[in-house]
Amino acid sequence: MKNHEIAALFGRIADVLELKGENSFRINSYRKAARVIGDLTEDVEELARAGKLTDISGIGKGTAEKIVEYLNTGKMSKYEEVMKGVSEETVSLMQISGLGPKTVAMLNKELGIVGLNDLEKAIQEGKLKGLFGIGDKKIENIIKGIELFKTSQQRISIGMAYPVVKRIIEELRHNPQIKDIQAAGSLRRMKETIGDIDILATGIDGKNIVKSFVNMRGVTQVLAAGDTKGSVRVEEGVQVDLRVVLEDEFGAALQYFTGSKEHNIHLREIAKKNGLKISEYGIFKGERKIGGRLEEEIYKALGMDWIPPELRENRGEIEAAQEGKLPKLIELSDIKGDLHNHSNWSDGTPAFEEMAEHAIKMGYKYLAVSDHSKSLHVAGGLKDEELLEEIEAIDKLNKKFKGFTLLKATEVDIKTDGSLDFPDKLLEKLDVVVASIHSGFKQGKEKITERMLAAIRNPYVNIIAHPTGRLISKREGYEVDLDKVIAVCAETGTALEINCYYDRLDLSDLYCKKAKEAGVMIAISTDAHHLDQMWMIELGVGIARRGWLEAKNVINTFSIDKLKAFCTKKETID
DNA sequence: GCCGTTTTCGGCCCGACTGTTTTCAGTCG
Repeated sequence: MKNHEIAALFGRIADVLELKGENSFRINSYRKAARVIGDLTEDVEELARAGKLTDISGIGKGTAEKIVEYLNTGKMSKYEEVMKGVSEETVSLMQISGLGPKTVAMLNKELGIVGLNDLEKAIQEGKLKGLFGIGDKKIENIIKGIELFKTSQQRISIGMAYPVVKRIIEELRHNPQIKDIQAAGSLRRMKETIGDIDILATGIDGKNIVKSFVNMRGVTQVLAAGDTKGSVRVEEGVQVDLRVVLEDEFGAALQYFTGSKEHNIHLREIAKKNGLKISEYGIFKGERKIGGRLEEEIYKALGMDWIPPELRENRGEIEAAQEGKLPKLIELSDIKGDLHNHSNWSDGTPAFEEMAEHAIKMGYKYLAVSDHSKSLHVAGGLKDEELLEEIEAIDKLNKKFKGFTLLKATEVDIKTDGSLDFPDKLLEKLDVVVASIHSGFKQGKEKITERMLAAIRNPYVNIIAHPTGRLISKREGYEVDLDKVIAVCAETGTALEINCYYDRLDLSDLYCKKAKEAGVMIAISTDAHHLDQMWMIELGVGIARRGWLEAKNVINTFSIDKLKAFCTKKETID
């Protein structure tokens, strides 16, 4: 798929046009085009072939033509045209905090500054001072910005940020001044990566609240501490901002700071059409405030249902809310068990008893023991006879439990030729069969897809684990045709996994939605190797919610009987 | 450059902060 290439080109065009001081609405059009193309799960090439590009909101005639040109020739003349006389390096200077398009363009024109080296040299030589609009403070800010730019970390995984927020909120709740406190931003939307953490609080004495925030444990650097806003860096390396707002404005502020930006812009457009105005202080009709204490008031005033944060990406949720057609999203409390876990029989650490104990504590009705299979030597994969022993041991242990079941399972390797690492006569003895790819990542897309489809067609395979094999910001997944995978899963009654491990979160939100629409069931599974990884089910539920999933789309919300029926049904199909 | 329950032109989200000004542009979220 060339979707991401094309999205990147449009983003780049937007950057350069900004530098050149083009009409800001045109720039926004390119940004929007970049976003919607990047978000597509359909192959842009297929849409182009079908002449359906302009059906996408935000893609008009001009953009469609540019896409077609790129697909046909490998080039986009608009991109080449705007890049004339501009260096990529100059464009990237705009990423430095405090430097916007106007300043970068001015520095380029006045001092011939092209890249970071030029900029640093010019600062050292004192050449910036005296330029229009630049004083000592501004230079100081640019220097700080450069420092930040050089050391700036990439976005961190939600799995890292989530416990940080829990800890902070837990600690601040002890401050009696605080009446309400909640995470906002991309973390509240459960995005898979987080830039910085936004927390919102309401209470009587803002200054005091900010003070307790900047003095809490784990803070390594205080970046700002005022009456209504505090900003710190914590030991995990992430920046955390706290804002204290009036109780009366908490809902409006929460709505505003939760975003996404695109969602908020769309809401404001609707507000404007209806003679209303939204800001972080409330929703207004003329001068009169008609809501703001609760988030619900904002959405209600706009004539729509309250939208769960995970859906707020401007991907159709606003229209659905207007029509009263939002899905009833799955909740953590719907989860009745976890279908992918490793014990100390392969590369996990816990014993069966410990796993069961922990699962019962979490309120689960069942837990699958799904150790690796023999080909995965590095993970201590089980040999055929060892799996038989494991089955026996679990059967024996299960007699002890009431209202809880350890499920006999495996995470069986899909080998490089597409065959499975255990024979069918063994798989047949299991309650749940999870299959996954751990080898031959470099095979081509066709080969990998065929391998996976072969596994999906096996009558005993119930779940395909981590379907793309990606590790967030570490490794691209193997290339696999997910559209075909989804289609064959739908045909055969095979589920796809949302792997909750924070590095994976695989399937991703957009493909969850696509799978749901195709009628494919999802399993939300932690792939836990230690007991203290089982909490990550919360991350998986977040991804599922972002993927518009309801409890009925997820097999581990089923009762044990229904789950077993789901797993055995496939064997009887063909 | 896109878009239309004011539809083929004329709009396109909102507010705060900062540093530089002498009434505001640039940047950010």
